[in-house]
Amino acid sequence: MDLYSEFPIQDLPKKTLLVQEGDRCLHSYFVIKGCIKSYVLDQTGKEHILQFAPENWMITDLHSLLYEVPATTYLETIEATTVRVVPSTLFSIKSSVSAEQLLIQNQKLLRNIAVAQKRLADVLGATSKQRYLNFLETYPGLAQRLPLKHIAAYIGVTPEYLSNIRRQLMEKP
Amino acid sequence: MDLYSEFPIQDLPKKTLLVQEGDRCLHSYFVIKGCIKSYVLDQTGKEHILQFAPENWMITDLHSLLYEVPATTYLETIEATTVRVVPSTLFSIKSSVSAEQLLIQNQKLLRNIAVAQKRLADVLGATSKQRYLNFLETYPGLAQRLPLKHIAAYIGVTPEYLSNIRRQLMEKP
DNA sequence: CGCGTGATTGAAACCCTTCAAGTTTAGTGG
DNA sequence: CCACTAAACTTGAAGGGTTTCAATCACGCG
Repeated sequence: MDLYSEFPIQDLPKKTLLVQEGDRCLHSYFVIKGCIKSYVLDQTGKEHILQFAPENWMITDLHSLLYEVPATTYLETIEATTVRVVPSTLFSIKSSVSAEQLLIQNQKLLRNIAVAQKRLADVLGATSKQRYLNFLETYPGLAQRLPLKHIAAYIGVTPEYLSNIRRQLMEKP
Repeated sequence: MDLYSEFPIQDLPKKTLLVQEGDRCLHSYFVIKGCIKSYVLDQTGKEHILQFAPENWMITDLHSLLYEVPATTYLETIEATTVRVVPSTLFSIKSSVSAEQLLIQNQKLLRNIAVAQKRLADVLGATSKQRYLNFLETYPGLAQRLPLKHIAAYIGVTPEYLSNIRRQLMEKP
């Protein structure tokens, strides 16, 4: 059975804020049904979405969870969502740690860096149109489900301009 | 002692290509002296710098190294550089590494993550002027050492426009 | 039905790039 | 140490991509 099957299932209404900036993030969330977003707010209050977590994705503020520091991101449901709530104790280091535990910890950190590098390359190197196409590829079916403004906040343009991009793709596929 | 001290030191001339797209990345490089950049090329052939590694920084293509897939980034010296060449096997060693060494390794990875997360938030949420100021903060002294075009490729503007930004900052600090 | 939220459209303004000089700086061989 | 050359930096004008603002349209839901 599932690695997480021992942990509790929870039903969350739309727009539930699971973690906000300054909170300690104590759980990671495995999405059974629905969708969660993680995002940051910039100095002008604008929202930038780092990741979506539809069915079978996992989401959390890993940095806050691992190092027991205040979160820098927000986690919020976009739809009514059913999750498994996995406690941070499954991940965290205790004060007395074995070399093996540290090695496992190192593996996790390395993977975290790898993911960040990949996303960074995408944001830096692709045009807004390409980033939209990458979004469609990364999250199949999500474009039909999500409000356009969320997708815009993910690829880094205004909703108005994403609307423009879509029209261009309709005319010239 | 340092976790890397057993690994060989190598002297590299300026503009040495350590890894290129399609290679398997089998090492990580700890910079003793000099500077290395990691970058990607977009579809128009333009260079986007993900990270600099001056003295005491470590650099590699983690995605390629960890998952044993072809690299998507390039690693290249900007100056004549002295490095320790750390084999990827280090990251799967089970024994003969002390907890203390692993803790030091953890610290380095933590800094790497912090930088990567900050950088992602930057690219998504900050203006080009702010990104330049963040570069100055992240890499003190590097602005005086590096050709401007590299800095421009890092913050994501043309060299001409970075020149413009600098002038604005001179006039209105 | 009517209302609020989200999507589209258009115009003006802004940020940034491109292109094309011109100027300065740095590297190299004599 | 100088002279020469290539590379790097600056500057300006024109143009494209993107945002902002404002108005309009479409639709799901009480």
